[in-house]
Amino acid sequence: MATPTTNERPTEISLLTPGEMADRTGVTIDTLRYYESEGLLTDVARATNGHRRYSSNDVLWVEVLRCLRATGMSIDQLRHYCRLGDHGPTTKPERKRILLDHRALVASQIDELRLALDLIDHKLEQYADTKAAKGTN
Amino acid sequence: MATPTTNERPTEISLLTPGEMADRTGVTIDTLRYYESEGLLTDVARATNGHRRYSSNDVLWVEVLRCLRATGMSIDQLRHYCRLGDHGPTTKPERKRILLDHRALVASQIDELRLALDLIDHKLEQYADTKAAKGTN
DNA sequence: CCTTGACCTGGAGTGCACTCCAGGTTGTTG
DNA sequence: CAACAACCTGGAGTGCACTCCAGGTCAAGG
Repeated sequence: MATPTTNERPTEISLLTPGEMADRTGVTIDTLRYYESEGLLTDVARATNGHRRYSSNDVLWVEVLRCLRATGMSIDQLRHYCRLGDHGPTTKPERKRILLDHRALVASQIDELRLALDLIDHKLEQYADTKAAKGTN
Repeated sequence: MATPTTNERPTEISLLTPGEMADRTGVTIDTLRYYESEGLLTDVARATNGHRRYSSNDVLWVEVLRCLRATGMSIDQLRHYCRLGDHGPTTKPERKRILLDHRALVASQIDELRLALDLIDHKLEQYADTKAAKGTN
C-alpha cells in the first residue's frame, strides 16, 4: 500500500512463490490452486514465466480462508462470500450478515464441544481407578 | 439390569424398533445399520421376524458414538475402541488412554475455535458501521 | 385376499474437499 | 550442455462417511 522510496520494481517486493506460500500458510500448493480454481482466491500475480506470485494480502486472505474452512464454512459458501467482495461496497451488509451468522455457528460449535467434553469426562469415570496405557496407538 | 417382578417377557420391555431408535438418537436407520456393519454396534437384538430391536444400552452407546464422531473420531478409531471393549477388562488401560487422548483433542479444537472467533471478530470490524443484511441466504 | 408400511440384505452411488498424475516449460547449477 | 528443481495445465483419482436402491419378507388393516 505504501509507495516505496527506492526504484526497485515496487510490486515484486516480497511476493511469495507457491512453495513459500505453502510454507507460510500451511496450505498445500495443490490446495492453493484448487482454491483459485474455485474462485476463492482471485487475481494472483504471475511472474514472467507464468509462475504464481502471492502478495502479502494473499497471505492474509488465505489465513482467513483457512480459518473459515476450519470452522466448517463450505467451499460453496466461501465462493459466495468472495463473489460479494468482488462486487464492491454495496454488498457489505450481506457480507457482514454472513460473517455474523458464521460467528454464531462457531460459537455453537464451541458449546457442543464443551458438552462433548463433559460426556467424555463422564465416560472416563468408568476408568477412574485405571492407569492409562502408554502408547497412543 | 434390574429383574422385573412381573412375568412379562423381560428382555422385550422397552426395546426400540429401528424407526424409534432413529427418532430417539437422531441417527438415521441407514447409519445405524452402517455402524453395525462396521462393528461399532454389536449384538443388536432381533425380533422373531428378523427386525432389529435396540435396548436402552444401545441408545446410550449410540449417544456416545454420536458424541465421539461429532468431535472428530474416525470410524476406524471408533472400531478399534469397540474391539477393545469386546476383549474384556485387560484392555481398560488402552481404552482409557484413547479417551484421554481424544479429550485433549477436543480441548484443542475448542481452543482453535476460540482463535477463529477472534479472527472473525477482527474481520467484522471492517464492517463495524455497516448494518447487516436481513436474510441468511 | 390385497395393499401398505416397516423392515431386511448386499451392493452401488453420492458429495465433499482435496490430492495426485502425466506431460510439458523454465531457470539455475555443476 | 545436461540434470534438476520448481512450477505449469487439465483432468483423473482418493478417502471418508454416509445415503440410496432393488428386490424381498412379514404382519396388520380394510
